[in-house]
Amino acid sequence: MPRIAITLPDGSQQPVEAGSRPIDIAKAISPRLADQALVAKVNGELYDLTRPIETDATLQILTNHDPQALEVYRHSAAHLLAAAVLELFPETKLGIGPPIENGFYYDFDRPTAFTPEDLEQIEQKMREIRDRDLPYERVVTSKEEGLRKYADAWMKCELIDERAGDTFTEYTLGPHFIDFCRGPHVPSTSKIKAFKLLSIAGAYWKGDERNKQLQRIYGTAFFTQKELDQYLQKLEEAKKRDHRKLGKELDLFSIQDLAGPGLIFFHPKGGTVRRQIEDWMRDQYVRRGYSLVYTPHVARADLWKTSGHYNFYGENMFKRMELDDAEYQLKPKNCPFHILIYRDRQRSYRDLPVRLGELGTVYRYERSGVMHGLLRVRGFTQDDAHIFCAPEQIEDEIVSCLEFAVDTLHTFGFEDYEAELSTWDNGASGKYDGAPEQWKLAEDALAKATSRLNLKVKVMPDEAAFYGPKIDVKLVDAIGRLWQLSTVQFDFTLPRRFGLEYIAEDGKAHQPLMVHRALYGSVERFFGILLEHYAGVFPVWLAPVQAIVLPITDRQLDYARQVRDRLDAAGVRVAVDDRSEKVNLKIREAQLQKIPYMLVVGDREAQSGAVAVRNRKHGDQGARPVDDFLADIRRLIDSKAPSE
RNA sequence: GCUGGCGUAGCUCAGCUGGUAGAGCAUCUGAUUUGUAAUCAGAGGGUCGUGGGUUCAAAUCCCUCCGCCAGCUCCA
Repeated sequence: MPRIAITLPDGSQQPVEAGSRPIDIAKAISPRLADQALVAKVNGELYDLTRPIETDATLQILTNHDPQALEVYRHSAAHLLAAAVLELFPETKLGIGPPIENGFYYDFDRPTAFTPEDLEQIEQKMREIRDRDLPYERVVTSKEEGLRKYADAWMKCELIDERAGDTFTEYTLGPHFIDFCRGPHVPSTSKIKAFKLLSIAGAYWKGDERNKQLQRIYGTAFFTQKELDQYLQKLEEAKKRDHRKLGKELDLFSIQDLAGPGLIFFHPKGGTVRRQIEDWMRDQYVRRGYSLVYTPHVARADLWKTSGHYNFYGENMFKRMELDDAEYQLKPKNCPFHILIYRDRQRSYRDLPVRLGELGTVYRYERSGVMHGLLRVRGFTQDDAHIFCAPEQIEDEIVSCLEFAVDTLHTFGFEDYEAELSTWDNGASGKYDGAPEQWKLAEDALAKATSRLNLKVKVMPDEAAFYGPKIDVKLVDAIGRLWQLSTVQFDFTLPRRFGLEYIAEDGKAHQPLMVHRALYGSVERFFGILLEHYAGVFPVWLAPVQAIVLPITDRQLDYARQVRDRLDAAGVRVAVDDRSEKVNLKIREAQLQKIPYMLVVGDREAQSGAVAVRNRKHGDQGARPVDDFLADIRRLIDSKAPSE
């Protein structure tokens, strides 16, 4: 028997017989390791523990400490799901069943829909099969034989036809189940300790809506029950923070059936929060050298034809309206309007850069199934600005855009974020607009700007918009979710379409570079993200009501109103709960409304000119002179402190 | 738009296999004047999302439309 050399992660080498299996080597190292082993990595490639190694190789045994092992583990759980479904509903056809970010799914084709009760039954069956301790076994099959074998499984045939070489691998699970699959898998079903099926959904075959719709079962699996429980708890937490729920509980906004879906009504309290968000942004625009403009909500179809939206974005626009003189359309974007302002007079290089900013409300037609609270709507307000500049100015402009974006994140309490730089394909496909020099200039400027700011950035090749490269900033919220937020995009197309120019030092007309940037993206969406990030507990500067005065009895009503007036005069958003109710009730309701400060006033406070301060997070803070409290809360408001 | 689920009082929800509506909270009225998360009592309030159908009889069964939810597809 020839011998091969296995190099372990610690660098040590071990000679073994060719054809040895990772599991044998693991056993030789330590029985404990063999017991914990889930999958192997041979020369960097994931291997089943039972797959023979034929040549010299590096070997790593992966256990439940490895994220890659978790993927394999979940993939195996998906097979377990498929096996359970086939035992219960043999007529079902299998699609694909990969691991995903937080679990796995499997797609099925079946004439009748799965019900929630089926889901429970399936999960029960999975446990049963798991307890049979069936091995996942890798089988190499020829394509020809495979097509014959899977003749009555149309999706598998399609996959084998498309993906398989002369041979392909499949995995068995017990005597009856076999699935076309690249693998690898954990050695046996008993390794799968903790899993749960979560939901049923429709999903198109191969993700294409022209294809047949299948039934997808989502589930998740973790190495331990504890981790699974933690994950389920996190889902619960996310549910509690749902901005739609909080929006109702805190009376911030609503969506009205009578008005239509995807159209947001900000109530007084939500309006107050939104005003803080918008005022901050407008103030920043001015400080950072942007000019604030206002533009209409509709324009003639001719404008949209010039901009190209009429043809290329028409699907997403509200239908045209006929007026006496022409067709008009609601704006889905602000860019053409800002361009018209730029173009309204001749520009000199001395005028550049021109930065036109607006909180512009746009309307987009979204298909009926896609609306989602504040996060996906049909009418929304962009903090939109367009920068027109000369090539030599571009890098500085990008740097300040990105600085602006990062400052915005910090202001609203987001500490973690990532940036993505989307670039073109160097012209390979011809699907991108603009000259190669333009692309190079723009991509270089974006890349340099990020390195000047030490911004960690992931390059996404061939992900650019067709009209130019872009940088997107994504934030990580309080419970670790990633949200797309700011975007800084080049646009080579619109300046050309509208014939934009400026007169340069050489006396000739040149085309300016145009950058489109939005930092909140959409004020509505940002509001929703913020609401979930803070779980409704807004920092004092954003809270709709910052303090509420709670008189203990009606005797202190006059004093309570004096306190209210004092704070109100100092610009604090303050209210009095003047109902003849017990202070316990008033406190409870103020707590539920997440009001930062409750100022309890009884006879003692009225006599000494004090308030008994109760903080929503830290409870009773004791009595203090009104002016002391005022100074403190003012400081928190002015500093936009993230938390009190 | 597609698949599945759902739509009962302002809110959260109950109402089994058809016999024509109920709770808690909220609201209003009265009493209570209370020291850090729910005082007590009484009252009012629903064309059971919409329109149609089956039936002696529909919140309950069937169909249409509207909306919501979970996904898919598409996106700020």
